Amino acid sequence: MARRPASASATILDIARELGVSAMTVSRALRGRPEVQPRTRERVHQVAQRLGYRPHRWARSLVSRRSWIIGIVIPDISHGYFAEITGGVEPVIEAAGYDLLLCHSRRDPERERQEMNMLLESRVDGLIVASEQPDPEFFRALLARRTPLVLVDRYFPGLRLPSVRVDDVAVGRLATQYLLRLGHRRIAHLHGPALSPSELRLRGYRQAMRQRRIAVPTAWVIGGAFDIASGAQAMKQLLRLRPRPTAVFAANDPMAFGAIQACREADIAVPREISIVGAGNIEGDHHPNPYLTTMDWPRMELGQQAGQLLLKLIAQPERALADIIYRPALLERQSTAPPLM
Amino acid sequence: MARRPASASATILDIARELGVSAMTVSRALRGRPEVQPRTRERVHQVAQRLGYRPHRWARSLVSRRSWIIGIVIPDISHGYFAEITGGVEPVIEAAGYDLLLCHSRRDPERERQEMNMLLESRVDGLIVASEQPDPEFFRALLARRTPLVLVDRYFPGLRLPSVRVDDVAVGRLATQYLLRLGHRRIAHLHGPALSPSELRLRGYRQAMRQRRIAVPTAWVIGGAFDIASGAQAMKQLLRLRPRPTAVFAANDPMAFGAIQACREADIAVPREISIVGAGNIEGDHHPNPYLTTMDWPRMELGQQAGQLLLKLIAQPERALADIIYRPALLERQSTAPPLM
DNA sequence: ATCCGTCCTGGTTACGTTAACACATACCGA
DNA sequence: TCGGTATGTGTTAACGTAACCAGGACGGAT
Repeated sequence: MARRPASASATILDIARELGVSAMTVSRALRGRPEVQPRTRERVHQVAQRLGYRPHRWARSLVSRRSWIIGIVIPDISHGYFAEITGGVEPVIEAAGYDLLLCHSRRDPERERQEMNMLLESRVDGLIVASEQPDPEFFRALLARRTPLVLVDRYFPGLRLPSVRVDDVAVGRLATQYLLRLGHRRIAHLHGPALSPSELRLRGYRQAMRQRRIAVPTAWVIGGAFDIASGAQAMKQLLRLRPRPTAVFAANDPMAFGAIQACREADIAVPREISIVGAGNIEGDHHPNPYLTTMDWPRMELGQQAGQLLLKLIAQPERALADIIYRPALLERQSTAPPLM
Repeated sequence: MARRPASASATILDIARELGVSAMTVSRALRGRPEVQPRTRERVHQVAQRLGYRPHRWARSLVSRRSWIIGIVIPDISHGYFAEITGGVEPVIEAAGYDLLLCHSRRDPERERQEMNMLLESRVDGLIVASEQPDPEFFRALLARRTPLVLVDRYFPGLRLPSVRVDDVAVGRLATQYLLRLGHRRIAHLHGPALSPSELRLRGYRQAMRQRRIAVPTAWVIGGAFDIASGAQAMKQLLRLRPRPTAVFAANDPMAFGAIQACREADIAVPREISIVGAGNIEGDHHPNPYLTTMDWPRMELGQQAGQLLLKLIAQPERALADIIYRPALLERQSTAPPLM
């Protein structure tokens, strides 16, 4: 009789057999369709309950050709910045009936490609990606598949991929202009890996410096990997320069923390001897003492907008969509001050 | 000819038709089975490449009755502690060919149940859960389904669910004994929500106090929600006590941070006037200045062991499995000192 | 010439579900 | 009484893939 092992879960057919109705009736009853007699519906629900029935998501999506899943790929889950973006995406797409499949690339482009392939094989209905690809080639190939896709916090020039992000050039420009306003002239810049945020923030930094006719020696611009360790490492190099920079604009907050750490180890007072500005305003409330002056923009809203944009794209794939670009604001706190003399 | 919309992706049948072979041959070729002629295999791969074929994960798992997915449910992705555990699980299960489906309950038991239902409907092959359920009833009902499941950082007395965790009683006892050794007598405890870690750490605290024959007034034990805000809130209450406690053992690090923050706002010096011990050693490297004395245990290994335990459970569902319980160690840093007089 | 085994390939069916359509019954108004 | 419309239910055929079994071609041994 029992063709199925005991451990396997019940199907609509099990319920149907038990009640002497067809699988279709059970399916309709369980989905709450109106074409079922209330009495039948009631009995179906009772048996389903008793058998511990759970719908088989993939069987469903196979026939309906929709997975009701949105994939999101971010560099790092434990990074507060991306956690906030994800926190914005989630309620939006869940309200529309989707579940989120969350992946992180650990800042490894190769791993990112693997994760994206996994998501595509899972037939996600849409993708939100904060890509770590230095080269957009992978995404260009993806465009042909017409999988709805939104970039968040990233931008590939020349690719028709909608993007939700902050105005990164303004991030760099406003941070640098603020330091200039304080009276600094020897302003260095810790920039990140070869991704649009780094490159555009660097451009903003250069713009601000050029406006004031300040030449930027090569040694003032030094690269990191967007993390604390590389921020500290780069800062150590900057501290060897003579004359020493009096201020540093770090392309993100972790690098700024690393820079402060390096200063502390070298017994250089922040902000008295050197001013430091970060970007991103991360982990505000995980710090007992939030004191880093930084550039701020609404991370959660970034995620919400990315979610909404994706939902529109799923509804109307052919629609031409504009990017959504947020304006950053300066958050003046205790890591900056006018230069010493 | 083209019955399928242009946007839909190619299937093995498309490849088969194109080559004039059967779908089965294509399936075998793509999975690298040996029963296919090298020449045929080569041609299959070429066409697959050209059509941009991607296997349909759910169609596969429908017929093979395995999803090759492990679900993990944690309270909070952006919490460093759980991020590290997840970081331990991931490589272990990926090496075994599984992908991770990561969910977070946002510390809401109801949402946790929804997420778990979603995972069960997705027919995950196994589950790793750091549950927020105050009541194990939901899990008891789950036991009947025989879905392989491992608890991590949690423990339900009386339920036959394997668990990988730290010895929470020892966490509380060692932290308190350390404060006693420093000379403190009025030691308060910030405990967390109604979950096994809170309750066992509280028990350890009481054990240590009882050993020294120190009565614990009700006001010394005060509850929080494992986050910074409630830690600060609770600390404010403790600071009103007369005589004031000279030391506090907080059940986790965020609450300890909150406590320190509250002390700073009340102009009470840590550790000179009050000593604070946390637990969990989180976000060590996100802090520019790691100075919190805390209880430490290997988070990543916790995750690895949970993953390995789950893999064993998947391989041999009936096997009786022992819990894995790690020993905590004290990490003495700068938030503790002997009492003033 | 026949038999056997190996190697490759194909046909059929099933996985759990739902869309599309068909059908049976009851009820309604003319 | 009849045709028409609701209403509830069943039948069939997918969705994309893989297990199972069958069978053809070929080579070598008898």
